[in-house]
Amino acid sequence: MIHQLECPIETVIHVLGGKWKPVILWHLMESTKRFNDLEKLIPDVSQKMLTQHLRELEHEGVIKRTVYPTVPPKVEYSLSEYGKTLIPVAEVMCAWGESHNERKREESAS
Amino acid sequence: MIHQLECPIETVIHVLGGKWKPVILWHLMESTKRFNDLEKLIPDVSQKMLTQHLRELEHEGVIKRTVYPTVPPKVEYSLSEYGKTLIPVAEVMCAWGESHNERKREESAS
DNA sequence: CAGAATCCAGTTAGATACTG
DNA sequence: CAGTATCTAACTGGATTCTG
Repeated sequence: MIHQLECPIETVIHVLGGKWKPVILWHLMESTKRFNDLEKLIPDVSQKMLTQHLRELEHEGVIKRTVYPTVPPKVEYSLSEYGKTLIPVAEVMCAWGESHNERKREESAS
Repeated sequence: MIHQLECPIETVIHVLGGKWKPVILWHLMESTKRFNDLEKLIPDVSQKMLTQHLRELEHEGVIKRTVYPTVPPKVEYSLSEYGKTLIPVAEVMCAWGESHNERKREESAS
């Protein structure tokens, strides 16, 4: 990654941007999930992308990855304490996004 | 565009996501700008991308494009009234983004 | 179960040249 | 001045196969 991360808004887009990151986070906000749970909850995501996005979110510190060294392996993902600070941000974004979608619906209806 | 826009967070990312959109918006939040002004204010953006992003932001309704049919042509871009509703969202994002950058700086310093 | 590895298609962004 | 057009490079995401 050749990232400078100057603009804070870009930072947020970088952390949250990625086709499945918002959904992943949304599910983890509810409760801890295993890899397989996430796959089922997000049927359209490929294993590759799920893995990749989870790694990136982990690297940013917003989620926690816990490996249980059992057979078969068990890996749990959860929102980290730090990740919880994202919730209010997500809520504000959601609110605007919803009203924007609403607006566009009206627009295309007229 | 084959967009479903289900998730509101993705909507925000879609509106704000694009290498130069946050910067463009940031400049337009300050005041109305001409095409040429933006080019100078954002030296690294190519004409193509500037045009493209401006068109997209206009399409989303967040900026207003005013053409003065003079010779030479004069085109002014400004934040629309609707676009101003993005300001609080941008502020929240900025705040989190800044603290996140801070955090990463500390991390790499250690 | 939870992935790693590889290959491929589509999208996005940059460079350059041209124009009403 | 404010673009458009074209070509290309880079990146993102998907499909498939394989494994500790």
